[in-house]
Amino acid sequence: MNPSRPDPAAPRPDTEEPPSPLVWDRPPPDRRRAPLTREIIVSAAIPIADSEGLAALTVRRLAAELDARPMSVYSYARITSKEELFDLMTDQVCAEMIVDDLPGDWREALRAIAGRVREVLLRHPWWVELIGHNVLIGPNGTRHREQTLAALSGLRLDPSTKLAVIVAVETYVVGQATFVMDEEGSPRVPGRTAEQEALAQYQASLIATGAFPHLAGIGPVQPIPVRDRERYFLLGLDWLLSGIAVTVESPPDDAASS
Amino acid sequence: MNPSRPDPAAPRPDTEEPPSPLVWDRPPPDRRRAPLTREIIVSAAIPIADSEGLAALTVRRLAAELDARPMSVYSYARITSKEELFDLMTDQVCAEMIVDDLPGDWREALRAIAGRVREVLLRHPWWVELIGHNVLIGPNGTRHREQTLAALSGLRLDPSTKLAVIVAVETYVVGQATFVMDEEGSPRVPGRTAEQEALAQYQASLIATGAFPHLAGIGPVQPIPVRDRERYFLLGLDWLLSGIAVTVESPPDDAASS
DNA sequence: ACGCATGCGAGACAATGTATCGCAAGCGTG
DNA sequence: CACGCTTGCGATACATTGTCTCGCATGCGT
Repeated sequence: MNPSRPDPAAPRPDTEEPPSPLVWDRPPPDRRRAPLTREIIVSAAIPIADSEGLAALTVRRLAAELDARPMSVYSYARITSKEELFDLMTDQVCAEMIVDDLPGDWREALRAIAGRVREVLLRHPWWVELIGHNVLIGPNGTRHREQTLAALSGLRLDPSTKLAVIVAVETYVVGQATFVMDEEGSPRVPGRTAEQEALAQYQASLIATGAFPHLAGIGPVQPIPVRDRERYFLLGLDWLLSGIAVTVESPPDDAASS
Repeated sequence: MNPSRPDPAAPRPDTEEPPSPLVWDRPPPDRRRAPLTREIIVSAAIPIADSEGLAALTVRRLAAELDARPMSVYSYARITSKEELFDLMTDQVCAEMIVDDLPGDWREALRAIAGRVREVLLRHPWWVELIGHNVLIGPNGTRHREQTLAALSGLRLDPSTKLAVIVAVETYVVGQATFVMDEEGSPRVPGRTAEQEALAQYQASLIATGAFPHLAGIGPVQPIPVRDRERYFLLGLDWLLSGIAVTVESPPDDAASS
C-alpha cells in the first residue's frame, strides 16, 4: 500500500516522523499564533455531543462553532482522525468521574464511585455510544481506574481478584446506564421517538397473543419510571456488592482452579 | 419543513400511507419476482459485520454481496433506513440468545442465559456497538426477555423487583462483554492495534511516575488473558447472583420506600 | 391480448471525513 | 534591522457514504 516504506532503522530517521502513535503525548501547537488549543476544541465538542448527540458532532460543525475552518480542528487539537477527538472527549469525561472524598469503607467507596460514574454517563449520554468502539484509556481514565483500585486498597486480595471486582462494578454501571437510557425513551439520538411509541403498541399486541405469559405479568416493556431508575440502580449495585463482600471478606481463599 | 402537511384526519387518508412506523409488521415484498427476501438480506449482513465490523457494512457493500443494487436492499428488506437494518440484525441475534432447555433453578437458569448472551455477544461483536444507539426491541428480543422472566417464574417476587433482577443481570453481561472486548485488544474495529500497543507503553510510563501506586500493584492495564476471561465473567456473575439471592430468597419484604 | 397501476432501481445529490500541497507566518542569520 | 528559509496551517479537492427521485419495466385484471 505504502510505496516507500522506510526501513525502521533507516539512516534518516527524521524524514517524516508521524506525530506520535498516541494522542496523549503529542506536542502542543506551540506556535504563538495558535488561536485554538486542544482544550478549547474538546470543551467545545462535548456540549455539542451532550445536547445533540454524537452524530451531530461533525468536524465542520465543530469548526463552525469555534469560528474556524474544518482542518484547523485537526491541526490545533493535534489529532489525525475524528476517532482521536473522541478519545480526547472521553478522557475529559473520565476526569469528571473522579470522586473527591473517597469513603474509607470499600463498599461505600465503590458505591460513591459507581454513583458518580452513573451521573457522568447520564450527563454525557454519547459516551455510551463510544464504549462500543475501542476507545483508548488516557490519563484521566487511568486516574479513575487508580481511584477505583484505591477503594479496594484496604482489602487483602490478590491483584487479579481486585481487577475482577472493578471490572464487575464498572461493567454493571455502564450496562445499567445503557439500558436505562434505552428504555427510558430519552431520545439520545433524536428522531426515534415515534417508533418508540409504536413499539409500545407492538409489544402490547405481542403480549395479547398469549405467547408471553411472564411478560404479561409485568405489562409491556414498561419504560422504567424516572423516579425508580435510581432505586433500581442502587438495588442492583447492592446485590453485586453484597455478592462481592462474601468473597472478599472471607480469608484469602485462592480458588484459582477452574 | 414539510410544505404540505396533510391534516391527520384528512378526507383522503390513503394518499401515501408511510409503510408502517415499525419494521416488524411491514408486509413482505410479496411480488413473485422478488429475488431477495428480508431474511436473505439480514443473513448476508450479519456475517459482514461479524468479520469486518459494523463500519464495513455499507449498503453498497451489502448489495454487492447479494449481487444486487444498493436501493434493492431497501426495497426488499422493507426498510426505510440503515438503522432499521440494524434493528433487524439485532433481532436476528436475539434469537440466538434463547436457551433451549432452561434449568428449573432460577440461579442456574440465569447463569445459562447469561452465558448464552455472552457467547452471542462474542460471536457478534458489532452488537455492542449498537447498544449505544437506541435499538428497538423486536419479536425475538421480546422472546428473549420472556425467557429471562421465565427463569424467575418460580420466585414469588413483585414484578418490579423481577424487572430489576433481569435488568441487573443483562446489564452485567453486556457491560462485561463490552469491557472484555475492549481490553482484550481484539480489534473489533480494526486498525487500532498499533495504538493499543503504544498505549501499553504509555500506561507503563504513567505508572513509572509513581502517581498510581495501586495500579502499579496490578501492573499496566494488563489485557485480561484470554483463558481468564470466562473465569472473570463467571466470578462476577456469581457475585451478582449471590447478592440477588439474599433479597430474593427472603420473605417478600416490600421495602418500597426510598 | 391489452392497458394500467405498482413498485423496483439507476442515477443524482448532499454530507461527511480526510489527503494534499501552496502559501504565509515566524525564526535565525548576516 | 532586513532577508530568506523552513515550518505547519488551512483552502480546496476527493472519495465514500446514506438516501431521494421519479422513469420504466413488470405483472395483473379484464
